[in-house]
Amino acid sequence: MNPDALAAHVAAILAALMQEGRLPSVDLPEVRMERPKNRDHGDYATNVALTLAKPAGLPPRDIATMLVEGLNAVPGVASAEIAGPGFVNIRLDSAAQGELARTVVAAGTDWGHGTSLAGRTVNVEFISANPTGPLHLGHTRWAAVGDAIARVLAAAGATVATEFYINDRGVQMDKFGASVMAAANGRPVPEDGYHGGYILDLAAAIVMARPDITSLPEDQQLIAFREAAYALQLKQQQQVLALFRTHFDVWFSERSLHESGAVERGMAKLREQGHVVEQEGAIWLRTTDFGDDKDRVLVKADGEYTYFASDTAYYVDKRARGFDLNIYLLGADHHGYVNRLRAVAACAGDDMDENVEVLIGQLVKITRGGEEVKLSKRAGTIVTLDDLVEEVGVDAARYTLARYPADSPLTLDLEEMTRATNDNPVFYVQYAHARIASVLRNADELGIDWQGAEFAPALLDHERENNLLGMIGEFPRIVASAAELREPHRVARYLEDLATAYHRFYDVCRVLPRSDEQLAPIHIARLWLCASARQTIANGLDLLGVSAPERM
RNA sequence: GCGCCCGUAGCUCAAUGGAUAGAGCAACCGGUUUCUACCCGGUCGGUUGGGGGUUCGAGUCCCUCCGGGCGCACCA
Repeated sequence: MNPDALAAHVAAILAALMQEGRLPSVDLPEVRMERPKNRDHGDYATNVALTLAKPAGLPPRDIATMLVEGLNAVPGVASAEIAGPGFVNIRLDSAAQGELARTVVAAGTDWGHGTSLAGRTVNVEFISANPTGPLHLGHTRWAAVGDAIARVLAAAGATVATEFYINDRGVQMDKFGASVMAAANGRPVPEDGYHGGYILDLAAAIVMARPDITSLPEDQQLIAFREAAYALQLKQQQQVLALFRTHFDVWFSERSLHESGAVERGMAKLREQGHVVEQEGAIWLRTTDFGDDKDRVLVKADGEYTYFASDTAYYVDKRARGFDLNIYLLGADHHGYVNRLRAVAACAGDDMDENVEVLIGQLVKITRGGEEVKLSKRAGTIVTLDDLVEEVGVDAARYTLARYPADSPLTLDLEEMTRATNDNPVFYVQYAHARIASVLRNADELGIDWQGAEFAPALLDHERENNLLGMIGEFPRIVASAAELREPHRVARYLEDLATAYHRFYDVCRVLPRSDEQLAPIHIARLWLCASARQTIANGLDLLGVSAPERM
């Protein structure tokens, strides 16, 4: 029996009580089945009697009494009792609980996946950097968290596309080109240009590939350098993200919006809806109609489109491509965009609460042994994604970034991220996986065919087995809540608790027969439990884009 | 000035309005005759920034004050 099935029983009992007239017929609140922190409160607990008390006009304990009566008749429920103001604490038979291991092994890599977001088509846009330099820490947080959000949404049944918006248009591209050109010609980089050491590398690479470039006239040379540097820098970003296992389904160029006519189409769409006005020679979108604090310019008085015009066109384009939910993951310095992006959706005739969602990621600070690390060898200003991966590795970087909610500022220490002990949660979780894999390997070598043997779930009645099973049973709900709340850190925190539950089990419950022992049903049952724990950890790590090693 | 985010143990952080606010680190004390000790058990540690409110119940919601971060372009 899993918690959802138990919750369904509770709902059915309450519905029956209403049918019989013992409870007034009111809207049934969502039945929440919690795993109590304090195990004295049972395997599961529900507060539904408390939430039902007010609408039903009955004391919570009276409702709980009727619920307990019904629950005690449910097969698999060992006991149900009232506690405190009206909580109902439930204990399951060990057999009912142990059956879960079979469910998990049968589900395999699908275990934990659900349908709570089935039918939703979601676009997750993140990082979306200028192709004018290496990706830095601000991008890195979203590279880990954004990718994990996309994976978790997909696990909840949504159809998900990840997208990187390349800001390849506008004056910063010219500044970038001018900087590289200056470096290639041995001149100082312009004051308002890009000054990182990588500019020199780009200049050298471009001149190497195309020695005649510096003899072009200035205006042509600027364009040639700009385009060549753009191509190289974008490729570098793509390579480091691939190395980081952050996959984008679409790399969307801002320029392409202008080249394809999408900007005109977007403008037309907004005009249709009646929120485009002309004032003082410029064309504006009246975003203040929908809660923005000022209107935004689409076309400047000189006839040039603004960046904001691209944004609106991009949104309209995404909608036209069939995404009913567009999630934007932005850095803290972009929080001013939240209202404006929501207003764009509303101006396009959409529902700003349904069709668009903007998440803000706060800053990440890096320390090494307590000292803040600011300088990057290459960029000259800030720590880059390359630097981080090089120093701590992909698994540690991804996991560490993904285990904190993105909306609070974060300080990470490089030394702690690389320590290979339980100081470091990523190793702790991975170690649990490797440890189980080792036990299963040993079982195999001993010729134990646990999958073919009779599995007696009722034997898993040790407190630590019960606890481990309970933790495993939580996984689908953890995934669903991580997706619903866009908070994949919940998966990481869960995995740490699950790993602890496994280690505690392993510490006390011998899985394989010792050399002087015969193979017994308890060994088989524990192997099923091990296999289900291993599957759950592997599936959870996969949602975070972290590897689940067989050996460590 | 206006707006957004944040404030929880010495440090880094959890906690979807639920029961006694939890982990890891740091400090101290223990544990393995055989499966991975990268493990397990224990001790120490809190006025959840202050104050008020909402309710059966508030770290969580509302108001206010204090402190920190960020943003307020016909730039991109």
